[in-house]
Amino acid sequence: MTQNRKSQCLDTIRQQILSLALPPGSDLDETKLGAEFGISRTPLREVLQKLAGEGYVDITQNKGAKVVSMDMAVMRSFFQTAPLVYANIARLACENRSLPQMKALKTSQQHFKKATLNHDPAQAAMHNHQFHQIIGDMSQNCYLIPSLQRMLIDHTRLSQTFYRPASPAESALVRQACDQHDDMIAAIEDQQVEAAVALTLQHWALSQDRMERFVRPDPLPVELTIPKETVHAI
Amino acid sequence: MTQNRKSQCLDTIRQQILSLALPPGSDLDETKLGAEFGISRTPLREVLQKLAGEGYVDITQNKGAKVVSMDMAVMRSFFQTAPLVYANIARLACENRSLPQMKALKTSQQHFKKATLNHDPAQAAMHNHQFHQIIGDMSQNCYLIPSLQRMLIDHTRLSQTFYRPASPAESALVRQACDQHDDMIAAIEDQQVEAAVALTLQHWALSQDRMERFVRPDPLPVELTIPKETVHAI
DNA sequence: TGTGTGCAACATGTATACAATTTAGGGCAA
DNA sequence: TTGCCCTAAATTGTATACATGTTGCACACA
Repeated sequence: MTQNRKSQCLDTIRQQILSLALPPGSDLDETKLGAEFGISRTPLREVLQKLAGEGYVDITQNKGAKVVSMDMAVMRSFFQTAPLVYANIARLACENRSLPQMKALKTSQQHFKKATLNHDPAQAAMHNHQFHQIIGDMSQNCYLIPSLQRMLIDHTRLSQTFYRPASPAESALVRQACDQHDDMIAAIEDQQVEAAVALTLQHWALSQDRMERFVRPDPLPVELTIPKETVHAI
Repeated sequence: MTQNRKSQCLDTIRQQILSLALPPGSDLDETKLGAEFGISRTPLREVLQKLAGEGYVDITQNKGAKVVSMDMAVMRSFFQTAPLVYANIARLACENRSLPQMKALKTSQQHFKKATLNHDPAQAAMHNHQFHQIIGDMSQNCYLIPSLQRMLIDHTRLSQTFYRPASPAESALVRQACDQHDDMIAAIEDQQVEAAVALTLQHWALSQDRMERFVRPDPLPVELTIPKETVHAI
């Protein structure tokens, strides 16, 4: 019971960070969160410590916890490092995947597909996160998994708009990403290492393009107009 | 003051894990450690959470903290992944190293060299650890650094015997490793990426050879003899 | 008006008491 | 003897009170 509340708190905060409900840099007040989840500060602080270990938050001495920021320097590293990590995780997943993991991956993909078809962007992003996390588990590599986890945190945050397509062309991209997932499942199941790596890199290229456009959006038209929606800074 | 005791506790436990004073798999008793460091269980538990985040210990629900183990599967991943991580960290270090970091690296190397000359194996291993950690800092890559940290934990634990050379030939290897450090410093300072990567891989090859020999030592002579020293299992 | 100081309110860090869970050992029956 | 269950001790988890540190604002002073 009580343990349930603690792990639920952990999951909820993770989910809120990934969905940008808790934006990068925002403060996490121990007292407030403790009251919110019905647990005292002691276990809540342990939750925050755990989140810090996973790379979701930064804790500063006597200053409390903040959601990890996403500044310029970090973004640069992100785009620089992602292909390396994803490709190698995919390679290892091919070699080490187990049957129950394959099953979990297929289930996750079903949920993901359903969420995209239902136009449920938040759910789509979360299931995409889970999909790639399972591939990480498959790699069975305790050294690379922490890197992957950290990449996925920022990847999911950056791709929040991805599953909220604004045009038919963008919807097509989402469908393409979904198809790539299917192909990746097949490659991993059949242990076709080269195919899995190639697919992973294609999948990344698709993501990358969409994310870079989000970070560096098309310039506003030169004529003065009223923008239809505000783009929040990250 | 009180903060000092907590961070000292953190450092001490880290050091004891790296030096195998706390062997892999050993239990960390909250009450006992708290008494030992003169802090209550609450901050001590936070220390353990932090160590778990850094990959030094594993915490299990209602079972407490254990020093992370080093079983077969992990070792395999270790040797498989190390070149990738070390090489890429070195590449990034070349690109992003700062002046104060260069200074810190040179100081660390001085300490390392002194420890090897003084035949102080424990200190040598710790300063080697610090040397490579600084190269990690130079990379400025928050995604790869967690991987590096985890690799270094096991690398330092595995190489505990390295700086305790048993023969003149082995002493020569230690001197060679020390020379490689000097070369790496030069390559990083001059931003010679290819040289730095090549040196890093050579450095790894040296380590690897020594570590594999430790894990899989020469077989005992077939004739029945009284062994001079016992090799402790990890 | 700008700056520095001090106090009060607030947030974080620690100790301790108590609750819940796991572990170990003894007794008993098959 | 072997296996099982139950109880007691030990260990971990949580709540709360108190200590320590930080922040913001009011006020005095230049």
